[in-house]
Amino acid sequence: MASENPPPASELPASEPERAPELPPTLLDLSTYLLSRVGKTARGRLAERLAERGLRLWDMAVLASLADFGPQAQRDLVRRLGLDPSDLAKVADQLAAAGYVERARDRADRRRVSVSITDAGRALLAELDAQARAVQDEVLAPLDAGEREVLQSLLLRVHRGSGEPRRGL
Amino acid sequence: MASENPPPASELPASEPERAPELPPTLLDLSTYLLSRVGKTARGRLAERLAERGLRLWDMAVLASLADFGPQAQRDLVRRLGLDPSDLAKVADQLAAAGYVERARDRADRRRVSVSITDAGRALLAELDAQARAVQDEVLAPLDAGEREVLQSLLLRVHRGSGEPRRGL
DNA sequence: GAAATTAGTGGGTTGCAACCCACTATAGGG
DNA sequence: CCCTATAGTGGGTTGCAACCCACTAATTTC
Repeated sequence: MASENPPPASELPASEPERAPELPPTLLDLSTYLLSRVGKTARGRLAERLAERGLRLWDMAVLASLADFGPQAQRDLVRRLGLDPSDLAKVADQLAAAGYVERARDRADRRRVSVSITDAGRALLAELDAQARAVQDEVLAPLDAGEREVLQSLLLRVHRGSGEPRRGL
Repeated sequence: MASENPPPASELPASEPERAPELPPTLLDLSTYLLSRVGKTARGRLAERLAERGLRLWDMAVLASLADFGPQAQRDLVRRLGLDPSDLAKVADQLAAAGYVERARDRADRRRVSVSITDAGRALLAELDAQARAVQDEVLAPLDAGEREVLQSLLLRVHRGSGEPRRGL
């Protein structure tokens, strides 16, 4: 826990106007902390860009799910993405209103609403994906291509290993 | 972006009761996404444990800063940790009330309130640090020691490279 | 020693994510 | 048919993080 340096005196020369202050090593030593902090940065920057188009992360997640797995009932999206059914209804509403997805009653089970992505939706997703990669380039700037791959594969393994699905995001 | 499989039919055999649903590859391919998701998990689990003691992440951050850099004025903590002065006042209040830090007017500049960590505070921080490492062990379970070091150093470089201090956390 | 600056505090607001409940419509089992 | 379960929706609440403003007290500048 950094047993080195608690120098009781806080009286620096005071001639320094405003250095870039450093974070406590005790925190920086924790991957937990770095993960959380860097993750939040990444998330925040992506959310920022999406917000410019009036979109949220969930919108992208839903589009991605539809693009990757084809048309699905809302309940499937709910289970896959782990968000509240009620919230998904709202997201789907927006996306449908904007023409990015289509909703239709499932003829086999008319309780279900089958959601499918439109061409406009696919086009949008492609753009969002590009934005996400742009953010990635910003955030991972200090790493070269090889290191990024290592990071990606480590993160992927960590992700798959995380037991509880953990609601949200 | 996973140009493979949008099979128009959503009619699976229906004999499957409830498989573990997979996340869209389009998302999983993004380090941005993994970083954000894994980071959130880590943060959430640590916050959970701290909450059991009525503490927040900021409390730990403040204690860490005091332990690592010695007594500081609140303004220094504010700059270092990047949180709102007003919010720090509240955090410091709690910590002082619980006896983990002490506040005293700086004799040189009596506007300043110099905050220092107490022995109880150090003991607490040690416990919190242990908790954080326990969470880390959970989260990084899929990785061996060597891989964890690699991850740590990659994250550290990413962190140091992130330009704007980015308020929060 | 009056004016401008800085540290800290108290008391708010705002935005968002997560969550929850009541309700409708449909389905399926007996 | 009646009863229970499931899919979706609308309309909320709650908790938290971030942020902001007004105010006091002490300090520095001129």
